[in-house]
Amino acid sequence: MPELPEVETIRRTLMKHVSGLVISKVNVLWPAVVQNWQERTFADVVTGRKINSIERRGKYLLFTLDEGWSLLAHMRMTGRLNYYPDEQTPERHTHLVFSLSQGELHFSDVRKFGRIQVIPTDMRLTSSSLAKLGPEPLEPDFTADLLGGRLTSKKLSIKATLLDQRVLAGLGNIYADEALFRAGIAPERKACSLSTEEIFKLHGGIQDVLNAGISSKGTSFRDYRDANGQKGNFQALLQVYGRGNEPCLHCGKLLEKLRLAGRTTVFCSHCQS
DNA sequence: ACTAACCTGTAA
DNA sequence: TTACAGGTTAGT
Repeated sequence: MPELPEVETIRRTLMKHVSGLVISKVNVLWPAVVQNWQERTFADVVTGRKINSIERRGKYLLFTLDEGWSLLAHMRMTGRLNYYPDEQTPERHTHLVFSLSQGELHFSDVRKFGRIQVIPTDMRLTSSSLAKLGPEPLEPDFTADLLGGRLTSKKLSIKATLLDQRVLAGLGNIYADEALFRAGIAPERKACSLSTEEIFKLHGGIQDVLNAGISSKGTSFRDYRDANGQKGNFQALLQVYGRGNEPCLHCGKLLEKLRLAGRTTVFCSHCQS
């Protein structure tokens, strides 16, 4: 579920609660949710560790613990991290409970795609999925030039290319469609066919839509909630995602729906070319 | 470059 | 009953 704005919102809401707290107990309710570090079991390593900080890289959350350990969390489609100030009976789809020096942190996930792994902090950028991630679209060094350089060799559609986390980290199906609409670019265009002008508009569209998503605390189209269980608000501002066969809010023409890179893609054939 | 796989829930 | 869902990966 969560893309960059949702993961960033979870990070911000979570950090207020758990930064500086100690993990006093780990209860793994569904073992496949955790990934151990070599011979050391997840609970073994994590019990007794202090949470120093939480960062985000693409759609991953990185918890820096003390003693040189880190947690790497990915929500995939329906994962949630929920903080409770008091002891709480795990709900139906909760797979992992951290008891903290104050309150509890629950990881739940209806579809069971999400994972949390423990890894030495100095290994996380080299021996994890983070190693292959493309640039952060909201960092100052993400320029239109940088984006253009990463698209020129790609013969795939621009939609599929934007979803490739090795090209750019953090976009998913919602924000890719919304960014392409803002840039006026048709999703089935080959990535390498974009003009300098179009890359410039796409760069702006990506940054604008991600910043707007964060400002609205994410998109709760269906399952997404922040660490306090609150919905986001960006679903009210979506221009194309989830609006197939509805009129374009800009020109009134019916929005078209097609399947690209295995994902439903919505766009306006009048406003986007 | 697609498709199936991983899962469960919900809506058509 | 079938199709589809904010993701990623490992297979053709």
